[in-house]
Amino acid sequence: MRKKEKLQSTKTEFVKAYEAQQYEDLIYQEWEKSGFFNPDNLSGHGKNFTISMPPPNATGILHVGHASALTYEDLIIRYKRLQGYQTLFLPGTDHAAIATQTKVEKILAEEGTDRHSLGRTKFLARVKKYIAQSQDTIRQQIRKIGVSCDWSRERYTFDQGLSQAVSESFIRMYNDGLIYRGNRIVNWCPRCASTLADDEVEHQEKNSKFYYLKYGPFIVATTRPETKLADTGVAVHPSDKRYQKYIGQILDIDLAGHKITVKVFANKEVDPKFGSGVVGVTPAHSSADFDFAQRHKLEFIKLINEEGKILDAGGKYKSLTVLEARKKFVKDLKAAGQIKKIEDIKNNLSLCYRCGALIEPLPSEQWFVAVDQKIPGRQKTLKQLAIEAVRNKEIKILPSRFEKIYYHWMENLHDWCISRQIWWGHRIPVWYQEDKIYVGLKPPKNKNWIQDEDTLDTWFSSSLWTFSTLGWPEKTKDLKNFHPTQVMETGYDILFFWVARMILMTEYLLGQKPFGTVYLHGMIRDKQGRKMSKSLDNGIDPLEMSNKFGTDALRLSLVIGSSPGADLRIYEEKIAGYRNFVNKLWNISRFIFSSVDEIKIIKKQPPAKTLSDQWILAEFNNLIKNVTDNLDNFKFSQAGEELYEFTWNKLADWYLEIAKIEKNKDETLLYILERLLILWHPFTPFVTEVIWRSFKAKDLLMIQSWPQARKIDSKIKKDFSELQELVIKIRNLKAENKIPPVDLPNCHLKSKILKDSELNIIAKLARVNLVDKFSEAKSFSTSYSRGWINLAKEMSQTEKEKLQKYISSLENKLNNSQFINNAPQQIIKDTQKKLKLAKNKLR
RNA sequence: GGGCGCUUGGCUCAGUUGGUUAGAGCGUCUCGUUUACACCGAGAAGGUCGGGGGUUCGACUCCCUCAGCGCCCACCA
Repeated sequence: MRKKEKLQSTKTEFVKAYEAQQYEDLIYQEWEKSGFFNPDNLSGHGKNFTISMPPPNATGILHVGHASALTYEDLIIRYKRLQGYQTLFLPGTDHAAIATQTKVEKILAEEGTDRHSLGRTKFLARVKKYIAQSQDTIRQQIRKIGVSCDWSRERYTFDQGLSQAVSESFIRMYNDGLIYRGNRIVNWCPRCASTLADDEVEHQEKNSKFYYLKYGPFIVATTRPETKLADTGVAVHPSDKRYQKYIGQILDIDLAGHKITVKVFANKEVDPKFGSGVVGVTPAHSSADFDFAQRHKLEFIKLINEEGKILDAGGKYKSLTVLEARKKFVKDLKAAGQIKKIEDIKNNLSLCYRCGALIEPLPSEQWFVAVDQKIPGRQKTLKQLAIEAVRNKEIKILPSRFEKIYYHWMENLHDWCISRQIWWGHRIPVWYQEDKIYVGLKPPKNKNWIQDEDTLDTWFSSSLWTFSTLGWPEKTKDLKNFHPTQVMETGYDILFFWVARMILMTEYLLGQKPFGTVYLHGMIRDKQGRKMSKSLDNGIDPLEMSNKFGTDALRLSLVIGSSPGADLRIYEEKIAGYRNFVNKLWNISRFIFSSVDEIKIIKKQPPAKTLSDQWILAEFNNLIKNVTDNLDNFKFSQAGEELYEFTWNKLADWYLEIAKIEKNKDETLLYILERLLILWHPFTPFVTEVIWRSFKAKDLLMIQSWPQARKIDSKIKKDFSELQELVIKIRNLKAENKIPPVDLPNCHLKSKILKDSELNIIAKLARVNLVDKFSEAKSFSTSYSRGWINLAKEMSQTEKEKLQKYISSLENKLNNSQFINNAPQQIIKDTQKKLKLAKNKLR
């Protein structure tokens, strides 16, 4: 608690450069202590706004991808909080079944043991212990990013309440006939020793061998010769003349001494032109063949076991691994003269998305979610509900092209295999007693019921995340207040794994959409556009960057330049650039605070005394409007760019410089700074909160009110840009003529629209000596003004040429009768006006 | 095999429903210490907007086509 005392007693010291490390942890503590991360402590207009944090893996460490997601999420939340919403940002972690189990198994292996020798109970205890410490690391890392989430509501997918929600969902779905147990070909990862869902299998194109085998009267081409040991069928195209006579026959085939019996059948899906035009069918080890086998009533022979080894059916190849068996079988076939040829072919390998091991399709009895089954009482399937939610626009996906991808995926979704053979996960709430099955939270009291050994797919529990975290299935106040949530912010890479399944499950269980808008961010890449990976060692550690450049700079580098669905490159120079900006904001504040008589809150917009006041207030109101519009439309980058442009190029470069000359701008400066800090706060929460402390306000910046834009006079902009144009013109002339900045050449200025006081400002900014009379006729002009200056030459040659080119392009346009006849009147008028102004300039 | 995205100065990117002389940051070059900031200021150079064709009075923006890069989906053995 010493740190807090230190915070309260330390005033913000305005040293020359902002040092983020000095403030960030203390500011975060102050926010947390305030209780305003919890919506119950916020007083606003009473409307709620919720984001569920996509839960990071409980054993993970935060990488820059997390940092980017958390930044967008926190940005939205802080914006909404400033707008007066009761905002809930609910944090948590995921037990990440396979990923976690794999990690702990690795540790065990290093210790020279494994989960089987430990036993289920001890193993699970070990996993829990490991997770507890890891979760704590993540919590601290999330804080480091400045995330304003409600820690009092933190959840974990393995919490008791959430586990209850998982069982409850399973039971309801089972009772509605939406979960069933079936014997089917599943994706089996021999390394993880578990099934995987279809979308957990990754495909990778690889160069493979395509073996043409002499196979009875046929030639059969295959990339996996060893599976032919368990063929029970042969498929040909119905109209393929070569093989008509065999259709319907049952043939005994000898493959290098291994005997198989196959039934020949015709199927339209066989392409007579591919390979040999004959397909050997292995019902037990290919899902396509499995379908054939069911339709044509073929026998199933299980050849490969769960460890990827050959079973008894493989005869002399028994106990070999798949690859060993292939090698030996091919050798035997060669010796028997049964290999006609071997081609090189590009082939898709199926790999486990977690560990990269080769997937074996195996027949197995597993639990499935039936996506095409009508839901009792609703006349619709899960798939239909999930498609309609997006089609009806009740859920909007950004960027919208992902809606099409979503439909395509949903429409082609097969039943979802949800049982896993790993230990770490939610145990399936099913009990067996001899041939009976009981589905429920607890087994019946009588006799010995034994629970299903398997656990549930980790995505099953995460699909309930938006509401299981709020207390469902209990009818809690939180569930009523904060569900459905408003925004789901996550990466496009888990659109199917997670987003789609949340929609599907929430529609079924609650009859609600889990969220209104899905904002999908892109992947983070290095400067060359490569994925960050351990092997390339090109990863950017967000915490290291935060320590080096400050969290605010890191956040800016992740937001500005990003657009939804597009990958984002990140590298140190970029972050350093935003560190410079944060320092600029700091110094702007430093200047304002040191130049005003008293630092105070200005409630009403101060009256503008000069053109520059009018201009900066107009620009500022314009900024408020644009930032608000952009944030409302999820255009975070655009909002940030406009803030950046205003702060640096308008406020600092022009208005502050003029303030040094015109004086008496305390109120305007303070009025703008105060509100500018609020606008920046969602992007750069730390530095803005630090600066804010100098206002000595009662409350933290994070709960101030988002400013409202006032009406602006568009004429002001024109007058002020005339002033800017003259300053720039004179500076150019001085630079081109090698007049040192400190020299003040005589200059005479005349303007149709600028007052003498304004011309004086110009003289100071451009560093010339203003005189009334001027003999030497070295002149220059802008659209509305004229000047004479004591320089070697006037308008530079390049500038003249540029202008001449511009003038002739405008003249050509206006002389073109097609243009005069077809273009809208306004465009023609504008063009004429531009020509007149350009000619004035040249004069 | 389908589908999608990207290609704008040396680098990283903006460019809203077609209508200023195509912008920014970084980098480069020149100059510079003026009551915040050298993590700074002033100025400059640098682009036929991937190639070709079309629609239009007018195309970075719309259409077609080609090329390169990338991603997703798919049971072609």
